[in-house]
Amino acid sequence: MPERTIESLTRGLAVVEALNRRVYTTLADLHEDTGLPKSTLVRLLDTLIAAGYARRISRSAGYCLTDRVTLLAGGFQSSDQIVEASRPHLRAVTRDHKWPLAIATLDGDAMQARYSTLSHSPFALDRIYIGRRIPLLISAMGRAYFAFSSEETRALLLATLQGTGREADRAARDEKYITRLIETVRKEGYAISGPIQDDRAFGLAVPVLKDGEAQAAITMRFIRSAITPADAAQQFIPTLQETAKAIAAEI
Amino acid sequence: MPERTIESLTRGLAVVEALNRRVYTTLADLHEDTGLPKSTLVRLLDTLIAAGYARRISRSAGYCLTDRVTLLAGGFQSSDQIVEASRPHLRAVTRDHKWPLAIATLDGDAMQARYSTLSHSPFALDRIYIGRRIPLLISAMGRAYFAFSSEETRALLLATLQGTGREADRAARDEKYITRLIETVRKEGYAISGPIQDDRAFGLAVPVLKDGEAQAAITMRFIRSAITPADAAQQFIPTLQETAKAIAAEI
DNA sequence: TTACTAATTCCACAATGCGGAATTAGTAAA
DNA sequence: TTTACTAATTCCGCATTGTGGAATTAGTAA
Repeated sequence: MPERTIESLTRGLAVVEALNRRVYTTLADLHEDTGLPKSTLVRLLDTLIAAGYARRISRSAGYCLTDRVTLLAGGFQSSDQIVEASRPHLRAVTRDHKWPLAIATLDGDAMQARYSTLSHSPFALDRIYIGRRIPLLISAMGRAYFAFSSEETRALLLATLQGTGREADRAARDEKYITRLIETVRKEGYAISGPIQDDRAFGLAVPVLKDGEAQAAITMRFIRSAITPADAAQQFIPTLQETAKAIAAEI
Repeated sequence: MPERTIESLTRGLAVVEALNRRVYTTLADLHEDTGLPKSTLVRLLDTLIAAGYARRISRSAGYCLTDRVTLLAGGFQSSDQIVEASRPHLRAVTRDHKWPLAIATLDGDAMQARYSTLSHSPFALDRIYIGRRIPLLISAMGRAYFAFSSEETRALLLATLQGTGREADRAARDEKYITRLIETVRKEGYAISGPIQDDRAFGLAVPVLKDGEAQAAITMRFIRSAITPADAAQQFIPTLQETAKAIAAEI
């Protein structure tokens, strides 16, 4: 057994999961659900109670969870769920077409890269490493997200970006630029990264929509010397859009 | 030692909680948060990964949770009717207006956050709010609750707060301040968080009333750099009050 | 390339968790 | 109320399992 894994933790988590399936759970229920010996279950339950995650109701009614358990999952956001769902889809596209994809979600006043298939692609120039922050108005993903956000979100984002003083956010003050950006992206249905960025590569991005609003954006990165933006768009935008739709369908 | 408690389970749960506080958590972050030796953390993390609750991103970005953690709290139901009833209402407001909401009830000498839509809003500064204790006299929710409590409750609370010695409760000794606080909040129908708190954000709160007495308070949190308190109040107080009324109607 | 820092693996030790057997506490029937 | 029964809980000796300091390795910045 090469598994260096802590059995009591795995078991304890299984018990928490089991407790989630009923409002009140008896020891017999837990024994049935987890297959663990009852004495072991009692020990695990005592631990959960001592740590504040569970409560003993009575000998016959058994145990139930406390609101402490919300700390075990409360930080998991709905955007995280989209990222989870996107993984297999992005990998499939990279497998079929070789170019690397990535997905990003909004984090405050910038996009944040959440997953990429860089390591699966032979054509990865730059590192869109996970956690990296990507400006909203000049990147492909940022533009796709921004243009397909609700009006309220866009207004809030612009107000915030106008205050950052960052070079990459300067366009937030240019009303005409913003209007045209939104118009173009919404009409075409995709965005392309700005002219200033890395000059060896460019990205094409589409939003992942839910109820007509962007929840995330996915991008495909190309090497300029290998393909023109126009060719790339013609070849891959339909695929990107289908992928975005497939991801959206899972949530 | 009368405690027959399983240490590795307690520790593992602490790690899960710590992972909830960040999108990506490094080993050093975990070491800082939990105080556990790094080798122990790695063992716990390996177990969480093997059980499907966490994922290793990279040596530098560290670890993050997977959607499996939703099984650890997804079935939890609060024993508190008002909290349960508020969930869909709060979510709907966040969906429409983007800003995060929260509901808190009185717990001894402070409010306690019971549910929040932080994880549904891109404009939230923190990842978790639930379980947090919120002072009565300087927070928006505390003030809204306090001002709309019965006279007896208020007297009792003041007496308690005068004894805590906490900086946040000092105003309890200032009779004039208290009188004016109650007057203002009752007249306006909402409360705003005090000037001392977090300076990046502020909250606006209204009470959830039953027979004219506060049972809970709901708040909407804003980022200062994006909106002023006056604008926020003008735009959202009616919505907040309708929401509070809708929640009250369900109990 | 080098130096540095932080992450990860190793390993010997004994504390910790294990689970079958014994006990106790509820519950239902007489 | 008593009795019988079932299910929950506690006990306890054993060895497995988890522990954490030290050594190693892998990224990162200079």
